[in-house]
Amino acid sequence: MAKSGTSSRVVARDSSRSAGTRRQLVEAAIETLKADGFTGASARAIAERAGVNQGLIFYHFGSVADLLLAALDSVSAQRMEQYGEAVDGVGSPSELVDVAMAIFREDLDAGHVTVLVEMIAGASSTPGLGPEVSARLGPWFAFAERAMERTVGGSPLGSVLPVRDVAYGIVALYLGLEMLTHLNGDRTRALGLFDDAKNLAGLLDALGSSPPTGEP
Amino acid sequence: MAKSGTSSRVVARDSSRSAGTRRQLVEAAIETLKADGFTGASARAIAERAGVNQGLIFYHFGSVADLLLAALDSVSAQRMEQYGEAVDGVGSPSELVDVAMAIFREDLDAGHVTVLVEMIAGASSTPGLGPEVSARLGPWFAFAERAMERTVGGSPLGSVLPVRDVAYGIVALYLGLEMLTHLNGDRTRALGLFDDAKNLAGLLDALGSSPPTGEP
DNA sequence: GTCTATACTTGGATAGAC
DNA sequence: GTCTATCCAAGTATAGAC
Repeated sequence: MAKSGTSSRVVARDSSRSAGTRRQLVEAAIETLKADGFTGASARAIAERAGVNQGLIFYHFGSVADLLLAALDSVSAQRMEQYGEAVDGVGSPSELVDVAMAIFREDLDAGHVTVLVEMIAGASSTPGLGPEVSARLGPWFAFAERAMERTVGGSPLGSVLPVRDVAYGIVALYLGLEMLTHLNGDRTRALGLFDDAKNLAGLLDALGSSPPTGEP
Repeated sequence: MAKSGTSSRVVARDSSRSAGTRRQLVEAAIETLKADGFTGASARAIAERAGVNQGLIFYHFGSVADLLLAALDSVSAQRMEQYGEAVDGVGSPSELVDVAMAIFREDLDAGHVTVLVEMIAGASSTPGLGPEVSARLGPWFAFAERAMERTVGGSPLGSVLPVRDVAYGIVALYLGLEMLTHLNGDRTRALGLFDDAKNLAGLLDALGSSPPTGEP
């Protein structure tokens, strides 16, 4: 289930023919997961979208599941990069909610998190897939924790809130909102929650800037 | 995609042969969704679990998707009944969190919510399934709202909190936590959040019993 | 090393038996 | 009305061509 180098050397930006085909397949796998979900992401469907012979999936990736994991890796890496950039300029809780809402809107429109959701839900049907998907969620938890630490870590709130637990909950909420939004096609319910969160964050801003309990 | 009565009269507790087969199939569909997910819930897999010929699914339900919807109906009805009973005796926020945690633990262990998650995630791969699943989520949102109204509706908190929005978020969170827990097999992370919620609810209890703002 | 044609398996659905 | 045997499409995977 792990990636196997086809050549003697694993190169990130390879311009060989193999690398081109692989990229096409990964891209097509992502799009197919977004459009038709895990069940619809068959070798035939993905290969057709990539404009490539179906057998190439097994040559380059060994199995459909491994191609889908490569797709998940790709989406995950892209998203983590953008999330990191977005959060870099953030200081206060309400600023964090602002950028989170912008990112969430983009995630919804582009369907990035759908890939995650489909892989998580689909994992139960393919033996051995669960642990692989689970491992790839690590960065998402780590990021959520980092974002919270950055904004409320220094304030008195940080020592009260169980940051790790809350970060876990935030990721779960994010996945759940994505699922529901994708299902009924209505973004407004989910986005409304971000507005509520922003009101709440406004209160936390004040709390963070004027610490009521002095630290020695 | 809607249910079609096989007889002239739709009866809830029918003891005919047809009804027996239907019940077996619905039960098997639920178990298959729990064990193998949406992708694994094929006509053959379900029929084998039910100990029944595969063709019966199409005779009794018309399609696999319609059988899965019947399974979702069954799980949803069961759960709503139990949720309702559990919440009936609840008054304060912290009591609500208590019963919610007990229910959540049971849901995790029995896999009830997995059925929901798999159907939501699987909906994108079967044309026309989305709206059907979406409609079946209505009772879940309604219940979450009702539970919140019951506990914080009378208190000053009720007029401040956007109950409808929060209820939507609670359902999303519930689905997300179920997904993550099912994926990594570790209940403790999710259950920890309930502990945190209980601490928070303790504060709300006091707020609710002593209203600072008087209502005319 | 890369890819295509082909083999075989599983899945959805129905025609027709009882 | 209820169910089974059978059909055809779609799925994964590989043997062998280039």
